[in-house]
Amino acid sequence: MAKKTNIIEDHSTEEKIKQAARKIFTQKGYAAARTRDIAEEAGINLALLNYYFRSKEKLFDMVMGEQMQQFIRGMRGVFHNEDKTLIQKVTEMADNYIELLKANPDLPIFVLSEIRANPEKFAAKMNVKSVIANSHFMKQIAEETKGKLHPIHFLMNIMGLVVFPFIASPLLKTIGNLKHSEFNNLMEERKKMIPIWIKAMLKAK
Amino acid sequence: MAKKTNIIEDHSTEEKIKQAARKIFTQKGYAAARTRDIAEEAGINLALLNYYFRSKEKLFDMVMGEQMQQFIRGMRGVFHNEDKTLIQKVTEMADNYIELLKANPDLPIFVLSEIRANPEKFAAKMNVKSVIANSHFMKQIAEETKGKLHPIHFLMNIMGLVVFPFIASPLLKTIGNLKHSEFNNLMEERKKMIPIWIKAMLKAK
DNA sequence: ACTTGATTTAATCATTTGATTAAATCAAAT
DNA sequence: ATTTGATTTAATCAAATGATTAAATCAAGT
Repeated sequence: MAKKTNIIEDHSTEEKIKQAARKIFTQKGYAAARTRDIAEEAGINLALLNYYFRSKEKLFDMVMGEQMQQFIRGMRGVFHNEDKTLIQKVTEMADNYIELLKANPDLPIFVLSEIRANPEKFAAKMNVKSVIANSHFMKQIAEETKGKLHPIHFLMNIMGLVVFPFIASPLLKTIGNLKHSEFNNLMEERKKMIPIWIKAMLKAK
Repeated sequence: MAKKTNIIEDHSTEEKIKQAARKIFTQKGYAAARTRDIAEEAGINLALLNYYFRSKEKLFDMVMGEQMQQFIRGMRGVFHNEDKTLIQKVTEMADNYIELLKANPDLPIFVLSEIRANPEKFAAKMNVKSVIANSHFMKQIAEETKGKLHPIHFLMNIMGLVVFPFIASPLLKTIGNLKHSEFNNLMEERKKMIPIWIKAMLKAK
């Protein structure tokens, strides 16, 4: 049995397959994705795909795991920092995530779809909870709202303002007659506006 | 060839199949949904399913079409009304949609996933654009923001605040340690808060 | 009782699709 | 030149799955 040899400088085939898999999986979702399409997208053949990753599911788990990590990575720093103000953190989150999502617009709907389709599988990997719940960030929110509202409302609000436009972008582009570049310009504007909006919402009553 | 006979009082088999299809399709998405599962869920057999709807795709189109209609139905009234204030309309939208989504929590991610997976198919059915773009509602928003921001920002904001929590609910429930009933209570709170928040955002600068 | 249409049962097809295998080829290192 | 591992080619499997069919059964209306 042959095995891959490049362990360090693996910028060739293995990574190429993972990139292709990421693209096809995020575009179509797990069930609709075809390993043949992934192989073609990667510029290799089906046999080699199964030679590197033993199965579709293994390949998916690999890609999915990395995507989730990417999703969480940006958070951890922000959520547990104890020096910055709430609004500073909101600004940082908006900046980071909008930048990430401009590059990977299908990421959220992919992640959220697969979680919905397979909740048990992700219940395990859900260190998300430990990252966010009881974070300094959540305490700051609780402080601002002082009992009036559940802090999770503002987590919903922030994420909703940042993420939702990307999830609904096909619809929004149609409604607003927006070219892709125009849509991205709007997202650029939102980097500035979201902290302002959140601030206003926190004060409102 | 046999054909169905109940045309008016069709509250039995055909509707039962559609309900089952709606459930399975929205839960798993088109690709992952199995016609066998739909038949089982409907309490009938595979042959009968194909006897009523000629194919999986036809069944899907039927269900999907109705779902889209449901999505748009609520809008049309609100968006073209010329008597109510902007905030009154936001209140009405939040009420209507949160109520709808409490009953069908998987609806948004299903609709948006399928649009993403198959944009061409829905480009045709997109009378959505005509319903929303150039509506009185959008003009009211444009008036409020007077050139400062693209009105679509506020459409994103309203929809994001209303819809996103349902899309991300598995995640949010985990993070917030929320039971389903507690989650729904929060959504109830949002009916009141979203108009207040939107008002605050419109004033903010 | 008879007819008619709805529904089931059971078997079967054809296609798609994930997976595997063996042999051939290619490229690079030794 | 030889060896070694990566990759291709081509063929094939087995399972899942959408679809179809024929015959039997059931229920309701006449």
